[in-house]
Amino acid sequence: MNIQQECLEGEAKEPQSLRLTNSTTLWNYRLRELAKQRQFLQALTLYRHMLRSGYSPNTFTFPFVFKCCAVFLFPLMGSQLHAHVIRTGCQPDPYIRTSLISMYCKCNLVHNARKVFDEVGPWRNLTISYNALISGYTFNSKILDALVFFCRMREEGLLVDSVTMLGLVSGCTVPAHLGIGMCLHSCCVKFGLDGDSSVENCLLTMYVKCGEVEHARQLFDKMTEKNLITWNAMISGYSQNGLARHVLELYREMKSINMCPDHVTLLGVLSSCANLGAQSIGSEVEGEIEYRGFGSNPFLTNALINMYARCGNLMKARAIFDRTADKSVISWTAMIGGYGIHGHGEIALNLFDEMVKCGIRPDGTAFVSVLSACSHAGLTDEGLKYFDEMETKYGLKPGPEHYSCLVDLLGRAGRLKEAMDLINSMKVKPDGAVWGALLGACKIHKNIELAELAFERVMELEPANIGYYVLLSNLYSDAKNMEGVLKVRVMMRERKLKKEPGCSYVEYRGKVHLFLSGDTSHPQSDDMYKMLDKLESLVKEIHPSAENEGRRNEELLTGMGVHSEKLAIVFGLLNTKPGTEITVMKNLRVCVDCHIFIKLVSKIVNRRIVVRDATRFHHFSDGVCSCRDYW
DNA sequence: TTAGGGTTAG
Repeated sequence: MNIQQECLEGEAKEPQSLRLTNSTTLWNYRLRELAKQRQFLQALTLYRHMLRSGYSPNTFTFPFVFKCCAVFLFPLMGSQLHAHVIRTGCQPDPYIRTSLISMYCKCNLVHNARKVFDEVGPWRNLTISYNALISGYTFNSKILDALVFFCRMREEGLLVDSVTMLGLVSGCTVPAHLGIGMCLHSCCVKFGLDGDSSVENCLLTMYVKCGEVEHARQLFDKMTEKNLITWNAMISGYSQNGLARHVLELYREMKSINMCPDHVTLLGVLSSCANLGAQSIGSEVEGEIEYRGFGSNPFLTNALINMYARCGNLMKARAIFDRTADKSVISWTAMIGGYGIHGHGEIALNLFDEMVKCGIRPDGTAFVSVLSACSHAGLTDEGLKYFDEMETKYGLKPGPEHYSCLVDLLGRAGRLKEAMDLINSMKVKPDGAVWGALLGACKIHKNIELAELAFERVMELEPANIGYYVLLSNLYSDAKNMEGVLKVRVMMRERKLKKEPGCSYVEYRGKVHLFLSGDTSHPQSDDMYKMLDKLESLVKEIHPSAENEGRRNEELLTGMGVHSEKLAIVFGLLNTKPGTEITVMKNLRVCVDCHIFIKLVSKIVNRRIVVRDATRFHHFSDGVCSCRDYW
């Protein structure tokens, strides 16, 4: 039986800790305490017990109970109580009406909320009722309605307070509403509410959610009173916008001023560590989690699994995963994805099947992990099977993100025509990633004609994505089509696009040895390339699925070129003693194919090789970099 | 009446 039924049917038991009271006022007092501590379940139980003990709720009781109905999305209970309120004659009270409006809006019944608002009776609507309706409209994505009522409350000469602005600004968290959000920012200044930290935090969040990170940072720097929520909003904002290194910088800054992080901070930091492959910072965060007693927070556990898995420490990720009692679909997805990106397709698929056996229903994201795992391990037919099951077995409609995985899967296997047919048969509009996946496949299989078509399409959708220009340019370059290379470069220049060069470095005897991809300018270059050739042929021999999926792996390993991290590793191998760990720093994320290479080389030479993010590196922002400067 | 959160290929 659920809580709603329990409360309606009066079968709730009074918990020991709630035993008190002999008048409605005392019951109300206790309800308020519980609501303050956000213990809504206990509040509902207490309310039920109050009724069973023969005490009638009064004007002060209802707001707390409506709040509970809003939290637990109990519209049935809410409307029954509403009827009860009308019977008891309390309805005109503005506080009750406000809590009713809020409850209906949280339960997505805006129409009912509006009816309550309009039935004013002898009272007029106060700022709090307007606030409830305004935030209710924005909660239900009706920003224009919210603005209408904002104007109306101004016409009525009512006071606009910080809660009004919070309600309005939180409705502008999509880029399409940025303009409105900026006008509201000016309103906040006009009303003298810009010094209110909750309003400023809300504005900050609005900017980051709209992708206006620099704007958010300006506001952050200007704020005189930064509380934990401010720091979290900025850290999560960087994290959500993929600015992982900014996250780590800000986290360090936060700690330097002795601001204690909470679970929300650590989530943002862990997610960035995962994106950068920054395992050592990630394990520091793990220590912090234990130290602060957040060890059982399921969000953090999932973030830790994801972080270790993405950093290549699958053993550690698996250990955390195994000891997690309540594994959600997110925990499973993180683990499956971890095996997938490191080339363990079979294990990923087994884990997926195990998840289904455990009664966890896969969602769209889980399928993205599964399909990409198939793609990276060359398990083409398995991937097609899972894609098919997505709809037939689980009733999930594939989105463009699934099609892009499938195009990648078919494309890598050389089945370019099937990939093209798949795109043409898509029920949803292909996005940039779908055409990008086809372009990537064309690069591997050197199909210029199809690549040009894919490039044309991808440019209509993502003209500012440098990666696609580089792919096409490299394809032309492989085919010795210098005219093509030039054409792409001119296009990039015209559109003012610059590629931040991927580079890696190793610290050796107090000096930094830095390498770009395909770099031949290092004094030890000859020896390094000889060693690299030898390692590449050994890697091809031992690649996990080399025997049955030989063709794909051959293409994978020969098609990937001389990445900067490969050169840095070889330099480390040539110059350091056997047994010592080789630590390579990289300014960009290590690509999946390189991860496999690093892992296998590590096995061949029996050395621990760590490739980490170069977070201290700031030399590349203008796109200029010379290796010679660092020797 | 109220601001911050985990999993996603290329």
